[in-house]
Amino acid sequence: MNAHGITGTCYMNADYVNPVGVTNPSVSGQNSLLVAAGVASMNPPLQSAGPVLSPGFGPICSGPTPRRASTYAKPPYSYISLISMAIQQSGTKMLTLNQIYQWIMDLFPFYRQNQQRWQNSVRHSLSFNDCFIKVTRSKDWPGKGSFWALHPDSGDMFQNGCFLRRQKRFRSGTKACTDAQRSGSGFSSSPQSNPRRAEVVPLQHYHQQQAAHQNLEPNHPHCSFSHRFSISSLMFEQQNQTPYLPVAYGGDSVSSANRTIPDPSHTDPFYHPLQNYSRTIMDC
DNA sequence: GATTGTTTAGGCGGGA
DNA sequence: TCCCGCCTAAACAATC
Repeated sequence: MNAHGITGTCYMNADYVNPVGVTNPSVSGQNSLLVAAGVASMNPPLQSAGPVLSPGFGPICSGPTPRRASTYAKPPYSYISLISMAIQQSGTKMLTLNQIYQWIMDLFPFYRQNQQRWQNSVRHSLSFNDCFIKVTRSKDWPGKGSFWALHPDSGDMFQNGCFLRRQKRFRSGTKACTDAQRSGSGFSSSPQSNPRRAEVVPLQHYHQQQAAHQNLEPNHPHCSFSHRFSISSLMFEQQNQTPYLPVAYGGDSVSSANRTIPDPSHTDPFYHPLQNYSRTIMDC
């Protein structure tokens, strides 16, 4: 088995994204798309991008109408991509680990199986990659685990918003370290000097950084992805594939449809009750 | 005890 | 061929 879900660049995967034959028009403007898709982009992910729509990742080699699928092919996105998408989709631009899990499982049925395996990989990706920063909880928001956010300078990781293989791995200036250095004999495992540990930012500092960054870069790639493998394209395709959803989940459809979204007020410091709504698969 | 986070190791595929 | 990005597994510590 090929351990890699990624088979190549964005262009090599061109056939993968449309298993139900949805033609993806060129899109621009993530927010408008999300609104068009009935998704309030400013809402936290567990309310907004919840168990919405299957991107339609059915078996790659199925026939011309692979609508009834009992198993799902692995999406062409790397874990880094998925995490990035989840964080970007959230109104707060930061999620807990569990919220990231939920977002991925809600959007990609493939990841409702073998959870231990891929969740370990997700955790590894978060810790390992400089593009993710850990935002510590404030005393006002006790709970398990920190929030995870995207490094403010990581926006160009995915060229033009393409969420497949990155052009170049993001490395923050303070944590320059290569795989070779890690695997080589020169790597120090000392916790204090270890450059691999995720950057930790207090919640308040993170908010300040976010505000400053948005002011400086109104056209930041985070907000202007337009590639067909971008999150906006993904959401657009979900919208177009809605008619196929009731049968797309196979044996998992019942549990998915009846699943309610966990109360985010326990974990989301930005939670607002008016934003909360539970959606089911059938609602879409 | 479960979850979260960190670290190490090994392997595969793509691109230069 | 080598480097790089990525995936997976596993062990361990810290925290809730």
